[in-house]
Amino acid sequence: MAKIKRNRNGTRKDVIIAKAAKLFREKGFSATSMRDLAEHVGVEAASLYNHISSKAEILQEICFKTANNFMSHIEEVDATPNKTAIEKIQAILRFHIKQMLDNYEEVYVSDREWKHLTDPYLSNMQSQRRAYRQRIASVIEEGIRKGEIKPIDAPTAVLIMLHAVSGIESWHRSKKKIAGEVLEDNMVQILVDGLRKQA
Amino acid sequence: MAKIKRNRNGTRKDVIIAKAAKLFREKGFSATSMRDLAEHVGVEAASLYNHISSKAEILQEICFKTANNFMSHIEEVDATPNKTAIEKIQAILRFHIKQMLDNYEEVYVSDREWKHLTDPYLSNMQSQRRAYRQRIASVIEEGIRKGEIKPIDAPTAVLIMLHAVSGIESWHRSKKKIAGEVLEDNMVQILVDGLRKQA
DNA sequence: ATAAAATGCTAACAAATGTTAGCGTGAATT
DNA sequence: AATTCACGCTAACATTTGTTAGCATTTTAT
Repeated sequence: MAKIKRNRNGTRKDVIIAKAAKLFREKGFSATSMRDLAEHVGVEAASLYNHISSKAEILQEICFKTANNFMSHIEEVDATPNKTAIEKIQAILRFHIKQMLDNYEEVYVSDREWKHLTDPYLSNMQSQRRAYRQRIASVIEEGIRKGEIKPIDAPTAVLIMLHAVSGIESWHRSKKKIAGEVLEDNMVQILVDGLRKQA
Repeated sequence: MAKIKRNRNGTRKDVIIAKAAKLFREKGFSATSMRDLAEHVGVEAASLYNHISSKAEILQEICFKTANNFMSHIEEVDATPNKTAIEKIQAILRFHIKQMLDNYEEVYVSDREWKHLTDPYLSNMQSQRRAYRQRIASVIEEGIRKGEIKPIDAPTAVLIMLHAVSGIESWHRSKKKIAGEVLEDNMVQILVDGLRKQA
């Protein structure tokens, strides 16, 4: 009988999805049951279906919302004039880090659990991810041509960047957290200029 | 009736664990059923229990074997005399990359699925992972003190390194694979010296 | 050759899974 | 005040889950 309390500006569906994102992150999509989710929402499992149509739909919403978010941003960055390749890379990195700090649960889930999507969503997500990586690779290749970036294998650089950023997961769990901006600066610096001290 | 074919030098249990690692990687631990595993092994689900005692045990074996492997290596590196901090970091990185290339399934599973361990194994794994990261952080801090490494936040550097390496997963899936050694060189170079071309 | 051990099978189990049906109640709309 | 709609509940469903029991057969050791 106790209704789902929705936050101001949000539907009850949003509440469910937010709680689901948290559980999917903690236990994974497959290991999270609808009864589990219901309990955290404060309702019986069957009641969830007044707001969502299936467990799969929840994952879809999380994944595609996040993916669109990143895709929009990179298009914006790429379209901005007068930016060096390094600046573009920095902007992309900082956006990733900020997203990881602000929308931790959803970004994390979307990155780790998208494999549990089912077709046609699965194929769709796969090509979106491929396209996204390809765009970053292009920026890097542009930088290499212009002599700003050293001639390394661009796809390798992309996967290092993206996975490095996803490491913020560990930061989230860590007790002695350093501040978000410090973290951001450190990550960008290490990726752009490396660990070694230059003489 | 068809028996599990074991490879030379390996028990049937090893075969099961190898197949399990592959499935756990592809679908995740929770989404892989024992019947699923049995089918890939070529046997009925119940027959698996002549070789293993539970699904959980399979995950335990994969995770702890891998963890011990990494722990042994870092102890060895750390004990080697006449090595600069940068050289130690490079050795650790190269070992990670090599492990990821040679024992892909198990390393990947152990990194992504250890959360599904149950206590006491879960706690045990958590502290092993913490200890491992701490050791790397110490190497970095040593390097900072000696002026080889720029003064960045060591835990941040560790998480970047480790997650960057786990990005080889994408490389594995990629069609146009570059050679293993080239990948290794690229990764080490990017992490140690960064993306930016030095003037 | 015979006993013991290893390994496979079928059948079955209890529990957990996602989901639907149908009903009741309070809030919103007419 | 009457009606509709939103949203919660309980009960139930068909599958799927990990696992065990019991038996048959093959392999190994005596």
